[in-house]
Amino acid sequence: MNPEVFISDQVKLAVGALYSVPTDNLSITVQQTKKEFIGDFTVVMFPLLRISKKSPKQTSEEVGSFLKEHISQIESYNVIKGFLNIKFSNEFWLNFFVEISKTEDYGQGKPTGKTIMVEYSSPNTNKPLHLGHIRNNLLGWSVATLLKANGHNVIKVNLVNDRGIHICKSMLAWLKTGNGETPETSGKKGDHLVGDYYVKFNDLFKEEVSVLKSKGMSEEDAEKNSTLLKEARVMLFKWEHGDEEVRNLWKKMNSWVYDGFIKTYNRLGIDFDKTYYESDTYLLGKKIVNQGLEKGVFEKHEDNSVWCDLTADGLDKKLLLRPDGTSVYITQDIGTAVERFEEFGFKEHIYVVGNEQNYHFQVLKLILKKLGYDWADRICHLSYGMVELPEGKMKSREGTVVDADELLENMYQTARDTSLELGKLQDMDPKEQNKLFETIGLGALKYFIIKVDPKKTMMFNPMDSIDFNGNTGPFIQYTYARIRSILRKADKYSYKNIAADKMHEKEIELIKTLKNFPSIISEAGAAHSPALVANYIYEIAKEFNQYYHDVSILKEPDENIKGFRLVLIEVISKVLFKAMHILGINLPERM
RNA sequence: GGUUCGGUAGCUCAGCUGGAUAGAGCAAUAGCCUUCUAAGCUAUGGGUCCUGGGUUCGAAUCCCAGCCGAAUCACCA
Repeated sequence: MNPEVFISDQVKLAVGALYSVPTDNLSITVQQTKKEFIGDFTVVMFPLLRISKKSPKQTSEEVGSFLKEHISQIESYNVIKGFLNIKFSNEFWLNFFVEISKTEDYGQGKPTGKTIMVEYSSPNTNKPLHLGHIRNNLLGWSVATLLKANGHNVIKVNLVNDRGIHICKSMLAWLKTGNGETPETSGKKGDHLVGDYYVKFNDLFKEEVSVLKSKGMSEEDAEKNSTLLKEARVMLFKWEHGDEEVRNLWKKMNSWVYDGFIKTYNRLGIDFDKTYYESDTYLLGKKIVNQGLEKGVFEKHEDNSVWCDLTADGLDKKLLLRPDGTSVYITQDIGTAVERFEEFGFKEHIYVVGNEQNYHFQVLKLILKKLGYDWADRICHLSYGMVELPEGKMKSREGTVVDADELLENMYQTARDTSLELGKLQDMDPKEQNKLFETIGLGALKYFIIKVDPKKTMMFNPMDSIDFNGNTGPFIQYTYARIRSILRKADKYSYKNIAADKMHEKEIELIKTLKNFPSIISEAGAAHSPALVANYIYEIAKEFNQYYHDVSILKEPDENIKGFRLVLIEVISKVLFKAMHILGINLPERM
């Protein structure tokens, strides 16, 4: 049983017995004792003074001595101001550790039977992925893994935005200036090739606009009269009407992009259970909107457009169908949500989408609720902040966008340079070395991004992110490699009945920290926050490094104690492994 | 203007279901490699927790007001 809960229950008993009052509604605060004080757990006594009608010190003394008398595992207690510090015996912690070490897959939650859908990534097929997508992908993948660790059934889905005017722009520029270029002939990764034509379109467009402006047109008129933009619109129209030529070109160029995306996803180590394409789903939702119209939830304007009035909820009016009856973004989101719920009956649907869409999801939930879907509350927008660079925001127009593939390659290179400089890998074969550099580079990037609270705008300084010291992914990887190295050298190990008072102080500290792992997993899961796991695992790694520095393991002469220490660090390595798996970070056997 | 979210050390970030003297890392300074991996360890310095009120035994944490910053308020997705 969780010691905090145990103590809380026992304090209630004590209060009931000492002061003859009912204790059902009493809530007792039990926390881990701060390092500066003696003890393992601290009971905050202030709220109990009203009951005892005695001084903080006296009340604490009375409760403390009652607990010590009734619970054999309590070794001692002390009182400082209104805080009752309780110290358990070493035996208690040793027994606790024995239980942990026997637990299969320590930290894994029991199956809950709940199905949770996580949608993330959701790229556009007109340009390659950038740093913002990386935050999205890492967050989405690790939230999904975290929820699995909590025992839920998780379905990871991707919704690819593969149609629309922006896609037509790339296609048009390719037709006009591409000369039939392909990924093979150009040697470019498919998504980059298509992205280059998207940029090309904007260049051509700007050129045309400035020519028109030089003929005396205003900027606005010039943009309106651009033949390029008109051509793109015509292309979109043709696409929607199934024009074979346009559709074929669209399929061809999108397939190049998918080839590119797959490579980036693979390198990032993320995947999906199901991929949706907007070209399949963009018509969904119309029927539902029309039903809502009949029910009187929505209103039709004179021009035939359909709206939802949210002014009573402090928001604006929202368009759902254009005058020509075509749908907009939110219409298809309504449709997909309903379809997905009917198919999977999810307990929760998490959308990992940037905070620029906070309003959109607020509206989406409200509308679904108005339509009478009570599961609208199970929709969760996991909103994350922008990634900023030292020179400010990423702006594609100013070319300050950090490309995902380029960044991954840089991380690899830096890991490589740093590792070779340290020169510990002479006897490792080059193939293994490359794998290791990739592991370290990716680990640094992933940890750097995931350890930050998602909702915060984060700063990505390339100089800092490649730092491998301190609170970083490589530090944890290094810690793991050290433990594995010791375990390899130890060959076989086990222990029996070590005397509890032979345990080192730091060992008890480590056991206390290990104790928290399951509750961290469940807290992090409830909060959808892998960052909690990241910060926890850093604590463990740091504590191990201090322990490693102070206590000899392999050189310990007493075979039992040596065995105990080896089992302890083996448990630590398993916890490191499990936690880092949730973050999507691989651990090397040596580095 | 409306809505949502942030503001904690020089920098990047923890801590926020109210609890003891607010923590890490980086950067700075001083030490530690004939030792199980020095990508490590130890020590030192560094704070108006944006401001002002309120609630309470107790506020970085909760409430109100204000200041600063971000996102958004499309017949784009």
